[in-house]
Amino acid sequence: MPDKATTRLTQRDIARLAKVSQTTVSLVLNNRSDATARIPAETRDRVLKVIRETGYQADPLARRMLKQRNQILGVFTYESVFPSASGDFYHPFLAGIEDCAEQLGLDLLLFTSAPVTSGRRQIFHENNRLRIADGCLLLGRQIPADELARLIAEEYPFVSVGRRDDAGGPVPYVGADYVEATRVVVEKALALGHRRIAFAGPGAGAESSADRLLGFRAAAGARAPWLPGADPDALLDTLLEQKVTAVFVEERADAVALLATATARGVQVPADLSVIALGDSTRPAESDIDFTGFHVPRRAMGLQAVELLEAILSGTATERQLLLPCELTDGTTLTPPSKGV
Amino acid sequence: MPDKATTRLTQRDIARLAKVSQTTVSLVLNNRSDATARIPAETRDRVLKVIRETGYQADPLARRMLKQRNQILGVFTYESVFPSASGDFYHPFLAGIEDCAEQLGLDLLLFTSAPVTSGRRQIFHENNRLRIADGCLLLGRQIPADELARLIAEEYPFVSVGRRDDAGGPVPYVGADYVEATRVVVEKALALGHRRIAFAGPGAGAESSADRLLGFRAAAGARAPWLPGADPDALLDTLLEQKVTAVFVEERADAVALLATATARGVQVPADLSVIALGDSTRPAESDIDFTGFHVPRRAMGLQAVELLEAILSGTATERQLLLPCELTDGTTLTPPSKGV
DNA sequence: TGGCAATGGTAATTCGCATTATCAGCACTA
DNA sequence: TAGTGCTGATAATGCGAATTACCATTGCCA
Repeated sequence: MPDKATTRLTQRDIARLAKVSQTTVSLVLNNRSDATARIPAETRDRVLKVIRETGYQADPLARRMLKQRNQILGVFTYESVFPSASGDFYHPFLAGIEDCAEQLGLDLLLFTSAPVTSGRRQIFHENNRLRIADGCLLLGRQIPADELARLIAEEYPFVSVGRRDDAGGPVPYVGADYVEATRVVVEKALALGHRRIAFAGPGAGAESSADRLLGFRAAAGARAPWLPGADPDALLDTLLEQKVTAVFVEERADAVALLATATARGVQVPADLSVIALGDSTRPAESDIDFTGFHVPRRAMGLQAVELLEAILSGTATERQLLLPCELTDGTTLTPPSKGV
Repeated sequence: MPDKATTRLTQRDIARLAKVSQTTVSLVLNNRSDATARIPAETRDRVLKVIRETGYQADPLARRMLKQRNQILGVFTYESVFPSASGDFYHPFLAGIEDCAEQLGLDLLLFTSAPVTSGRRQIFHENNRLRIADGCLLLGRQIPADELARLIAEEYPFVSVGRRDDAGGPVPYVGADYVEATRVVVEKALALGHRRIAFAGPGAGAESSADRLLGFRAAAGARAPWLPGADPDALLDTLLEQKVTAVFVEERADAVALLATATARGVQVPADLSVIALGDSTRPAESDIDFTGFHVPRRAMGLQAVELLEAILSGTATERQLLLPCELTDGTTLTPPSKGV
């Protein structure tokens, strides 16, 4: 055996050692036995023997040049993929993505090279590396409409994890049905007798925010109060002032803060005030409170996003916009309103 | 512009649009202005304009076949990258890796396509894709020696996160100095007056296990007891039987379990028994106990592993084996032994 | 013995890009 | 007028593996 450890072994080397042509080596390797290529057992064995002895491995790069697919899916996150804060919101999405990728035999490329401009990454920049991957998954609370529009215009295959508004065309996504989930929990509160209810949270900006407010209004009416402020003290003031008996908090972390403030100020939850959490914490928030409300099917969203992207890439996709139901949680923070209040 | 969205854009397409040759496009892209290729500003601008308009990106695979670098680092984990269990042991490593990759402008390729055989992934398999990346980072408590040996034999650039024994040659790694950290905390206990001390944990198998036992013996002597069993009840029995006053637990999760058992059985920690944790939990273990012992500099290890790999790839690496000091924690679970015991 | 299929293989081409060698045109010089 | 040097581009080649097209030989039958 030649001691040429410096250069990689190629099919040509194998061919020379087995005294056949490179073509034959390729045919043996790919186990081709169609009409076009009949390799007698003797020759095949000779080639296989050399391959075994040398430990030859086909170069995946060269192989991919001839096929159209790379078997690589890109993952673009607007923040760090591995944030330092534990209890990370994105983690379940990624777990689902990895799970599905593993099953489909795909590798994941994290676009960590994207330059950070004013705190966020950017898809499109000077040395855009999107096309390394066959397609791309997008994660983030908000995704700039112009970047989405450009992806669509360039017909780059991608799937957004989370519903997105149109951006020069329909955006392929796998989202959570916040509208419906919120509507259901609001109906539940109304059925329990709550009449003075409020929505606390941005309610705008991100699609997920707007959707929750939409669901809230669908059940509570367009005139029900919407309190966008984030400060828990001020929020509690307003709630008490307006004699609200049940508040629907968009962000679980805010619900945790509100509950802490309420307790500190002698307001009992849920006796005096029911607090409903509309989803999961996107910010770290230590708490083992079992909120009434719902959870976002994050793992399933990640999983199905990969499936959808794969379907798009293989041309078998039919519906490109998927809304998954949220998981309602009974919890302990919603009870009928007390008469006194 | 032709609406051939089906096929990828190539330099030939750009060349046709800019009415130059493919060569010229390549030269412009690589900004070559040597004697061999002088592109006048006018031509260059014309080409660049088409590139900007089309959003063309060079195929990294094709490029990789000729150049040496791809600006992609592989990340190979023997378990899932995004495990479902929270409080994940690997997360800080990955955060460090991402951080450094971002700064160096590198993308990370997660080898999620590696097939899982008997519960673990395998580096080498039929359709090995290692070479897509410029080099690779290896994470895992244990890495099979034969896989390491093969990586070395094939001269594939890689860095292990965590010290590894030689495998047909020295393994490049960024590890934690468990020997020294363990030695120091054992010395500390001895200085406090502990005479009957024990090591609890595997102490073998993974390098990290063996190193801790090594450090323990360096300070405690070769005959100090080593209790490999994992069952906390049986462990506590043995400890009491042997009148041990300080136990050094390899795995923090085991320390948590031991402490719970001790408390349940009326054994006071640290009054009756000091418990020292030699590192962090590799398994989920909820606990806010402030153990005496040390922490593994996981984030720094990830970060430096990327730096080392980058140095290896650029040929500037001098030392290929790095041991980082662990962070000692005072904690509350080590006090001088009570006289009565 | 001509015709023709079956057998066992190989040369040539392709993928997208980078590099090398080469070439055409022009200006200036000896 | 040939010689020299410079400019601005291109044709040709190669990376490693897969594929297509093709060739050479043999055997068999009419």
